[in-house]
Formats: sequence, structure tokens, C-alpha cells
Amino acid sequence: MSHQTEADRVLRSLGGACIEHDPDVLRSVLDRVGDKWSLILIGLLGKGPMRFTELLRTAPGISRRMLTLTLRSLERDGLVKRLIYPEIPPRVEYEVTPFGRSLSEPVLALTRWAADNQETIRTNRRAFDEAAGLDIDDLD
Amino acid sequence: MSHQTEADRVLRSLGGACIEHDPDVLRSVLDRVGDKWSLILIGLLGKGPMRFTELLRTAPGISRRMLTLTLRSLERDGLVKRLIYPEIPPRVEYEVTPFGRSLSEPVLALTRWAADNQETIRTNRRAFDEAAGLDIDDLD
DNA sequence: CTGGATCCTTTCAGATACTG
DNA sequence: CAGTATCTGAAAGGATCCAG
Repeated sequence: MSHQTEADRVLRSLGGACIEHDPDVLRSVLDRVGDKWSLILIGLLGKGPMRFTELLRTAPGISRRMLTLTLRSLERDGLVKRLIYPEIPPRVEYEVTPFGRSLSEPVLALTRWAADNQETIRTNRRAFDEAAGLDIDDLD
Repeated sequence: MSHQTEADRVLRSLGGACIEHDPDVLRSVLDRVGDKWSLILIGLLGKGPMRFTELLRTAPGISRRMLTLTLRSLERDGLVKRLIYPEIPPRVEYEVTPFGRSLSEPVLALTRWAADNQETIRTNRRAFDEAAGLDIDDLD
């Protein structure tokens, strides 16, 4: 059951660079940033610090509740920093930390993949769905 | 509301390579592979074709139901191919397509980030939680 | 403006049982 | 072996109201 994880561990201790797709490691990062909003916010904040309401307007479809919760968890993990200006009315800015920025890079790679392949996926789906439709109709 | 998306569009039309973190594009890829199992399976299958039951045993914690559903959606998007051998007992193998393999790369980058930074995140969380605990106790 | 607290709905995903 | 179908509990997430 853990043969491949074991193998990866050996490889890592030997070469250092080759971790391959360890399911457990992958799961840990997905549990962390695989939710609906974390990567979106990391991405948006990558362009510069933003205020709460600004994020609320910019992130398409997020609710105040989820924005609060997600920002807290990002702050907890040290990916985002919270800057409070004790003014009236209160002002709070959020910015990515250097640590968060290091995550921003692989995220950007994923975004690029998405941008490059949106159309391909749409095409594939149409083909698949059409084939499935024929399977039902066309049982001669 | 769409100022930055607009800006990205301009940049893209100019340079081509610079898409930045477009929230909508990022959302589209997250809706696709941001679920609990897609990336895990893509990762596992990256090592070579595997059978249904094999995946069931190898992916830590997946249920038969979710394995079926996830494989179907990956197949629909053209990321995974289903190979049926009409034997008794039936045998079915799954393999990543070249298209799926192209996704595997940015995913691997993310996994690497996770592997490299697991410990940092744990540390950050401990610090954050401890600070929060002090905030409550220590209100002198 | 920036949230916290509460309620409530929808979706996700596991357990179980059944089929070719 | 490789699934499908149904049922159900858990969890994510939106709406709303309240507070500093």
C-alpha cells in the first residue's frame, strides 16, 4: 500500500529533487489551498495590497463571510499579512507575504495551463457528451 | 468591477505571454480539477496505466463511487483515457492522455511547493494559534 | 468599513446494496 | 472485476442581522 511513497522517500533522500506525485503530499496542499477561494485571493493579492471591500468587489461571486474566513486561514498559514490602520472609518489592507508569493508562482503556472486549454476542454466535453447521447439513441 | 480583467486582456493582446492571475480563468481550472480527487488521480496515473481496483487501493481513502465519478469527469475532459479489454473477468485500464500529462506538469510544481513548505505552514499555524490564545488569556 | 454570529440551503461524499 | 443506484450524514457556503 505504501510502496510508492516509500520509493519516493528513498529517491528524495538520494537526489532531493525528485518527489514525484506523492498522493499524501498532494492531498495536504489541496486541503490547504484547494478550496473555492484561496488561490483566487492569492492571485488577486499578487498584484498588490488590497482592502477588504476591494477584494469583495474584485473576486467574482465571493460572499463577505467566505472572504473573511478565507483571509483568516491564509493569514494563519502565513501566506497573507493583515495590515490594520486604526482610523475612522477603519481601514484594513491585505498583502501577500514573500511566502505567499512563492506559492503564487506554481499557481500562475496552473492559471496559464487553464488559459491555454480552456477551449480544448470545451471541445472534448462536447465530443464526449455527444458520443454518450449517440450511445443511447443509436442502439440499432 | 472588470478593470483588472480588462487590463489583463490588453496585456495579453500585446505581449501574449502575460496573462497574470485572471480570477475567472483560475476559477475555471479550479472547478475542473480543484475537487478532492482529480489531481490525485492525474498524479497516480502519471506513473503509468492502472486498473480500477488498483487505483482504489492506491489512492488513500477514495471510495468506489468517487473513483468512478472522478474518472468519468477526467475522461470527459480528455485528460484520461479508458481502455476496455472485453475479457472475463472484465479488465479496464486508465491512462493519462498527452493532454492530461500537460496538466501533470503544473500540478507537479504545486506538489513540489507543498513538499517544500509543509513544515513552514505547520510552524506558522502554531504561531498564529498560540498568538490567538494569548489574545484571549492575556487581556491585562 | 470591517467584520463576527446565526440560520438555512445546497452540495459533497461515504456506506451499502445490487448488476453485467 | 468494474461499475451503478439510492440513501443519508457532513460540510461548504450564501443570506441576513448585529457590532466595533
